[in-house]
Amino acid sequence: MSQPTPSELEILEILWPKGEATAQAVHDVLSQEKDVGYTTTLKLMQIMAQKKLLGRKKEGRSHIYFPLVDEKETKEGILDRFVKNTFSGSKLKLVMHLLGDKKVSSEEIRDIRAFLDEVKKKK
Amino acid sequence: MSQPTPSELEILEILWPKGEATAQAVHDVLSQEKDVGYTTTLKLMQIMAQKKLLGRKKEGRSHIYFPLVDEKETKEGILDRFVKNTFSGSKLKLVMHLLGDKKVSSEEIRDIRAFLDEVKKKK
DNA sequence: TTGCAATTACGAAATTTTTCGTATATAAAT
DNA sequence: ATTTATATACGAAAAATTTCGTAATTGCAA
Repeated sequence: MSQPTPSELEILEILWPKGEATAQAVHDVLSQEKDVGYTTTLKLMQIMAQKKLLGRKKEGRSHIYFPLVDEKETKEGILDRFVKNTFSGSKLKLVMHLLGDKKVSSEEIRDIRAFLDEVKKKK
Repeated sequence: MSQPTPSELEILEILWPKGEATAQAVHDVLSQEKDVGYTTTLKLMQIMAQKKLLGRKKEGRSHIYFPLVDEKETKEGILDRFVKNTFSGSKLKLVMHLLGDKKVSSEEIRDIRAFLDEVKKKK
């Protein structure tokens, strides 16, 4: 399955919570974060539709786009590749760097511990 | 500070454990994983030297290259950006995806829990 | 010192990703 | 029906990354 590029991911991040939206609506959000032209956003979404990352349906004079890929699976895919490339496949190594970082807060550590406790219970 | 590109990271991954090596030695390792020409590897390392990701010293007719960037810091930098882009800055979210993945083993979870216990003690 | 093999340097081609200008189409408003 | 505003389609430029061919250099050996 084809992985989204960084710019494509930005668009997915907008569409996942919305469920669906026009290119215009996506661009409105995107252009708040980033200086980019409308046709750029549109073109990217067209490419994504071609790659089957997005689907679309016609509505009036415009198209409504929606994700064809699942957020969880997509992110896990990206994450897997990232772990493989950057931490030689070791999830532990990733976590060690993640939390060995000076910038980590004790809240973050607490929350992650709590999450791990949950995971353990379920196993 | 300039982040290494994916190909540049591959080279750093070879140089970090070795400490230093010639372009030829790096290429020998790299070409086992990947179909790539010698001059490609060399050029990349030259670019990295220009970017100050690598240093080099002349030895006989060849150059010996060595990393100028620290492995831990570099990976934390890449990781930070990744968390920001892919998990809207939330380390917890990353861990949730990392461990929510079906492919995670109970050993991995155990090890990560153990690591977290260590982190907690030190705080 | 001359020639040989290894190494580097340089430039540019190829690829991938991102960007946007311009032409065309469409629906709604007047 | 004509105009107008909005959207799309298309192509191609720009930028970033990766690739490698070829020429020049260098040290070593004969």
